[in-house]
Amino acid sequence: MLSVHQLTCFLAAYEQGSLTRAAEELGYAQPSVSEQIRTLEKSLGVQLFRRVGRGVTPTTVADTLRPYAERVLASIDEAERAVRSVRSLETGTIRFGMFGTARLYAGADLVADVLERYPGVRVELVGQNSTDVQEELRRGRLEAAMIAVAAASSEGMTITPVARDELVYISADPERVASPVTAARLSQASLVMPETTWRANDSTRIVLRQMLHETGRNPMTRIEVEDVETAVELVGMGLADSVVPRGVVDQLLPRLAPDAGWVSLRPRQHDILAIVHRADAILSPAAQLMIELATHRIQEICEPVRPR
Amino acid sequence: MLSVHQLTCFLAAYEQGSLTRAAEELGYAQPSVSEQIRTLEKSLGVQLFRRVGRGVTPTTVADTLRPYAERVLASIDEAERAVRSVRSLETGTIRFGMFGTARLYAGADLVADVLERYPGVRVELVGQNSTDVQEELRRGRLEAAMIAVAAASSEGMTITPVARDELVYISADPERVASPVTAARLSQASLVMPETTWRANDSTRIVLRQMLHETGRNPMTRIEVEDVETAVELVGMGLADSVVPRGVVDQLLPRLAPDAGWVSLRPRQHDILAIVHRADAILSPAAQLMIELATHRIQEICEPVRPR
DNA sequence: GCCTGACATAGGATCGACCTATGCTTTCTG
DNA sequence: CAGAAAGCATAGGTCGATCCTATGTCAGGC
Repeated sequence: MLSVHQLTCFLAAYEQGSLTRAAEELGYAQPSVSEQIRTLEKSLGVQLFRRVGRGVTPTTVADTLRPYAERVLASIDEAERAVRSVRSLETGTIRFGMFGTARLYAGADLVADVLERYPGVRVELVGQNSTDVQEELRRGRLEAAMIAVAAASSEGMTITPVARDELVYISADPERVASPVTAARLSQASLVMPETTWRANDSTRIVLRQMLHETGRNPMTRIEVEDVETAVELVGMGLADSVVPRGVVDQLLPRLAPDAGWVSLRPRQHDILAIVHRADAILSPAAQLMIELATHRIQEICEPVRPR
Repeated sequence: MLSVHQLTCFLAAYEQGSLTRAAEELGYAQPSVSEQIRTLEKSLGVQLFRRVGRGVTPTTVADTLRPYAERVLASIDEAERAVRSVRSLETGTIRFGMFGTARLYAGADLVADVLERYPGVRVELVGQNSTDVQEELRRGRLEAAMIAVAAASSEGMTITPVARDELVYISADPERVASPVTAARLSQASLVMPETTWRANDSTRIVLRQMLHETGRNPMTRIEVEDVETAVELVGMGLADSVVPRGVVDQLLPRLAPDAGWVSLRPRQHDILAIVHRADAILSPAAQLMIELATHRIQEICEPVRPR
């Protein structure tokens, strides 16, 4: 019989490509992990890793097993969370992923909403970068999240669009925001982009790359900074221009770059804000609450999107 | 940590409404099930059953847990089934290395052969260049491959020759293919060689270098192109001559260089096509299948070599 | 009040998980 | 090319979890 333990060790070994590192990650000695993998292989009757000098390499069977193993662990995790959250809306912790612009202008209000209804709970908004959030979702450590996503859906995830947010060009130079910005003009601009936006697999990045690609040019020289706030400040100082969601403009421009203006791109482009969770997940009451509240908040600020 | 075992016992008890009957169903003694439930309750910190005289009755928490527990067991089951179906080649991915001329004239047919017998599988032919293939073999990321090899065997690899393919001289100039080409004539020729052939550690390269060496000259000026197809086309345009395996001639010459002719070298030289795998490897059914099919295909096209 | 069905507890046997120590092979390095 | 380093396998021992049988306890039925 497969055990959770074996699958945990298997996944760690798969991801680390090494039994030793897997053991470190799990806090065990190396032979223990080795033994778990061996019994797992034996009980399945297949070889999962090839031992070859440095480290281990997964076989194709291991590739096949991996998503199933992840799913088992995720469902175990869901089970635990479900039980805890039965009384947990009184006392537990609610975790919710929220990355990108969504976090920026709905985070605080969302926490307030939850606390108003359930004064006893602890709220945790996870979301330094979207790779983390997606990884936590995939691993089942996070039930659901609201993130800005590209149109394409990730494997095994259910993506429910709730709102869209226009991407606009901001600049301290009035001339450059006098008329909609085309791809050609964009390719010549000197932009500052928050690193999170560039690295993230979200609409902003994809849209901009596509626009640049159409001009037949390489990506322009650009400044990368850590967060949107800094980017907006730099724009306010006239050091560069940027492309940000409309919500950010309303939220930050008056405060951080009062002299800057904004204008649409041509054609208009949008970030899609969506709720994302594992396709096979049963959502806990807490997660459903967060989704409901977050959707409500976002749709107050951005243009709602009705799912088909 | 939740264990599968605990959940199994929980579900049996939930459905039977009795620990004794649950134990019977599972083939355990009653105290064993009792203990499992108790540890489960302890680790979750909640009461799952109320002990009321006759039998046990689930609490609301147990009602909540049940669908999650069922899901966990179902996903475990799916994981096992997935692996078993891979084992029987019903699904999963088969990876096989195939470099050089072998890939060129057996690749597509080989994939077709596999898919005909096992419609569910995904086939992956690895083989952009032979260095990659050998590296992947050595690292254990590939189980087996068919490549054109030099007579010398690589360390730690088992090499099983299956066919040989004559190396012939091709040219658009009828005079130059009127009689067998000797080393001396070869050294004066202006050749175009596909880069893959030159860089690979295969017979072609070794044979030609040896022939050139005998004339006491350095390698002749030559054109290097990316693939065999391009080389043959250049020959067809009369820009250079080349040395390619006989199989390539049959396959490509009529299509890409209809006016070119070919002639043997003197003495005749051959590429050896062989199955290569790690000497210590136990080959999976999938790999054995690929080897069998690939060998069959190749021997239809080239002259079979019987291993001693 | 006694019997019966059903869960809890106790104590011992067995199995599995984990550890440390060590050996072997591959890979890196001087 | 030899020695060091890294990484997996094996061996042997400890400990805890699991499972068993036997027995205790409690509620419901006659």
